[in-house]
Amino acid sequence: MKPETLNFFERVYEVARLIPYGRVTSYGAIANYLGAKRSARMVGYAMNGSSGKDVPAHRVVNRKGLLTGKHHFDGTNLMQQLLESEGITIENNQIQNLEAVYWDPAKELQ
DNA sequence: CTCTTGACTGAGG
DNA sequence: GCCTCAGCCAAGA
Repeated sequence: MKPETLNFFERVYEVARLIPYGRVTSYGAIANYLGAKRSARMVGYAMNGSSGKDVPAHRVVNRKGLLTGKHHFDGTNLMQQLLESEGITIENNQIQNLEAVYWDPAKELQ
C-alpha cells in the first residue's frame, strides 16, 4: 500500500487493526510506530472518528492500561466487556497484568 | 490567521 | 502512590 496517500488518521486505523486478539497497546506505542512519538493524543483523537469502522479501538488504552476512552463507546462498560471477552482481566477501569497482554507494534512488527 | 479542545505522556513535588 | 504542571500536535470554530 501507499502510506504517503494515507492520512495520519488512516495510519492509526491500520495499526489498530494489526492488534492481535487478546492483546492491547497504548496510544503512545502506536504514535511511536508511526514515527510521531509526541502525537499520542492524535492517536486518541483519531480513534474518536473510528466509529463505524473495523478498528478495534477497545484494544487501545493509555500507557497505564487505564480505559480512558470507555465513555466514547455506546455503553459505559462496553469497552471493558469487549476486553474481558478476549480474556483480559480488568478492574476499576484498569487492565490487570498489563505486561502479559501488552503489544508494542514497534517491537512486535519490527 | 489565532484560539480552544482533547480516547496522552513524562517529569517533579 | 497521588496530584499537578508543561509539552506535544492535529482538527475545528
